[in-house]
Amino acid sequence: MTEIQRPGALYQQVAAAIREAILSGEFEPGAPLPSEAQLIERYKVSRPTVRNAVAALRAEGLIDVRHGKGSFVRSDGQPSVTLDRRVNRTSNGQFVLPNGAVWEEAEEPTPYRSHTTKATGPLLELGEEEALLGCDRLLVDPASGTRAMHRTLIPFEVAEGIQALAEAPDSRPAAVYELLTKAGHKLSWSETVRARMPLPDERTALQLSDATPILHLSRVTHGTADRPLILEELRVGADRAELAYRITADKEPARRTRS
Amino acid sequence: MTEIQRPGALYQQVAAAIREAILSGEFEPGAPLPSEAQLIERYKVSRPTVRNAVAALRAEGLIDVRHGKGSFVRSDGQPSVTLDRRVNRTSNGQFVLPNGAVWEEAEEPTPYRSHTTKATGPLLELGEEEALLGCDRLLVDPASGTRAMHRTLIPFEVAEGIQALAEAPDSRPAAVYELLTKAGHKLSWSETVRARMPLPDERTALQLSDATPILHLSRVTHGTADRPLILEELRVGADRAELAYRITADKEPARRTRS
DNA sequence: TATCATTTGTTCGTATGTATC
DNA sequence: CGATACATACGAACAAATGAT
Repeated sequence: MTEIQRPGALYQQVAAAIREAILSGEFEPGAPLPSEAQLIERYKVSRPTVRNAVAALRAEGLIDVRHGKGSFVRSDGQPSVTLDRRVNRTSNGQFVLPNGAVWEEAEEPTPYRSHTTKATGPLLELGEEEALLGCDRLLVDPASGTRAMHRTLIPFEVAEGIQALAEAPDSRPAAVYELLTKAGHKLSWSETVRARMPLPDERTALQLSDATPILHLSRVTHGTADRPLILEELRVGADRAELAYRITADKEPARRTRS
Repeated sequence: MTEIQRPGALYQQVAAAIREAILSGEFEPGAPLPSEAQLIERYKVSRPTVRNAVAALRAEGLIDVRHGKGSFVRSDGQPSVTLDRRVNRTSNGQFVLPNGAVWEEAEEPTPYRSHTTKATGPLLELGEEEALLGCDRLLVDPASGTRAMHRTLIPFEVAEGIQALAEAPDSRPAAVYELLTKAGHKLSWSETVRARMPLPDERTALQLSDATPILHLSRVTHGTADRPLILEELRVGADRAELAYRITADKEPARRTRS
């Protein structure tokens, strides 16, 4: 048993003690922590203090708490899904990763009309409140059970120019890219990766446990005119997925002067 | 004033009410929320309930709480730093981003001996407890104040083979790559992006506010023998930084058969 | 099926400490 | 220094989920 003498708030001392106990191996990954009552005994503190300490460890992502069962040391397993971000291969139009994994669609996608926001507008090089065609999908990796939210946003102007696109805005990305290519565009992509804490509805949709950030991937496809044609977004729990980029040491491309 | 009648825990109803008030614009970004005492008044609940609700919004990253001052709506500003992950250009050996930004080293780096772990071992295609040379740096972007933790890990075997590397394992990455190239290696990179909640020491080192995940970038450099030569890691708060990858639609590379 | 003990979740009350202005 | 606001800590009670009897 670790003694509690260090400075700082009492609950933080308790949290530090439990943290060290975990890291030292007293509690192994997956194993249950002592119950609140036992922790009260062990550290001679009140229940609110113990709960505060447990909450701190939970926010750190070190433990997992389940109502009615107890607290468990989170096994910091490697992500079960690696999203390999090489050139997207268009096969039969399904959601296919380069490693062969296939995402299933959990629900039927329904296209909708929307507008650009502060976040999506700049990516599409549009102002705010510009008309968009959107389509959301909830994807599931059957192998690992990992869920992901996929979104396609097409500027209204772009969809207008291509009849097949305007008629079926809920096509899968691969099909959309094919349509764009057939329309004479030479495509190039650029992806932006961010991480943030999930909103309540994202938490439930992706079935995320505590202290799990979201990896938010935005892929903008440019066409021949160097204008953004379509924005593809993928949101996935960071505990289950990682992104892999292969940056081969090619010849240095022509360098555009920029600040 | 929003009424509280929906199902769920009381503090969650309060949290939802405040959340909607924020999203509806009643409390603008940067503006202070009502004090705890005022929220108690407003929603007719006890102090613990209010604190619980505030804690929930804090974990969501929606608000920022400062001791003695109050709670403030977090302005969901765009990241101030974009890490542009194109081919790394070696200039004078400083930490330079393609967009021209330069990171300053906040402290003098000190090389150390270490070992592979469950996380770093597989990336370097080594087992666990293999000898490594490490070097940590705390970087600061003077323009935005953004901090980042940089780490270089070189397998002992690799360092042994190149004298200049063994003598100065604390060289900057650009210099290390130069040494490897001079040693006859043709380099290629591969990066893996993950996100997770920070550990306590990472929180303080990066000066992260609440509910801020860390973007964890691992860059493995392979040499001619297709063997990992060096692992470079960058950890940065996800509220300040984002990663940008440019994936040009090249010819499809030769495809290795894999599961 | 029903009941019970265990464990965590929620909510109240109260008091005191500490940071900010 | 005082006023305000958040942080910490204790005590107590009941609710809800879980698993075993």
